[in-house]
Amino acid sequence: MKLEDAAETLAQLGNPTRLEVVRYLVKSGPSGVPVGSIQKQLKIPASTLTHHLKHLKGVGLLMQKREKTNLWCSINFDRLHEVSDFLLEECCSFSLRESDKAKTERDAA
Amino acid sequence: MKLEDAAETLAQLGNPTRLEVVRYLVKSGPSGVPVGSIQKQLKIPASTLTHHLKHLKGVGLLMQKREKTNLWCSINFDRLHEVSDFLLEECCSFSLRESDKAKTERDAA
DNA sequence: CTATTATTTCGATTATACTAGAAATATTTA
DNA sequence: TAAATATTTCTAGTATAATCGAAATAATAG
Repeated sequence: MKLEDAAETLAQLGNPTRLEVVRYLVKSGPSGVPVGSIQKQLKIPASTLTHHLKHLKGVGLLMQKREKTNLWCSINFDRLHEVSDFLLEECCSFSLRESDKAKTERDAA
Repeated sequence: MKLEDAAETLAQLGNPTRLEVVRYLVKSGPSGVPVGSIQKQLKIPASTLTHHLKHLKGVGLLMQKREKTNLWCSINFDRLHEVSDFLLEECCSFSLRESDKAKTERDAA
């Protein structure tokens, strides 16, 4: 995952309203929930919700599928994993390379 | 970790410049690097860097420690884990509870 | 004390995001 | 076709963030 994409995705997760939606979607599982259910449950004005869903969709965190009048929303678990991997991968890969510290310092100086 | 705190931390990670700094700090390990090294290495204007470091410190991702004229910066690995845990915990806890889907739907309706 | 190096504060510009009401558009059901 | 429900678009106000040059402030070394 490219840094720019990771940053953009993290930025979208970094809004309280959106993160609440994401958490709700995660709990709702792969089958998802209709937009209206999110709206009622989390008490978010419809237009505001649409706005945020568009953002989440934009970074690939949200998948949507129409069925009758309802638009079902579900989280893209793979995407969620990609982002957290971006943070942790670097993190854990380091822990094994304490020895490279000196070099890193030298390069930066 | 509270949702608001997670959101705030994710938001800080969601800036390309800041994420680049974080990645650099992660690679630099627990001993950290001086502000000036980050600045030279990533070619970020000093004032811009200070600005971003303040943000990272504000959400507890950055630890700083003075030594002579240099201010050494290091990442707070625990904090980084807390955030990614916030995302994944919910994620994985769900996967085991496919059976609750129906209930979730009922509640929302 | 002066010079040097490191970091921060100030100030200003520019851009972008959050929010939500009202109206518009779909889609289904009667 | 009309009524009902679901979702989106439009529009606009408000706030907050990113950026960086120039000047100011440490902190040390000579």
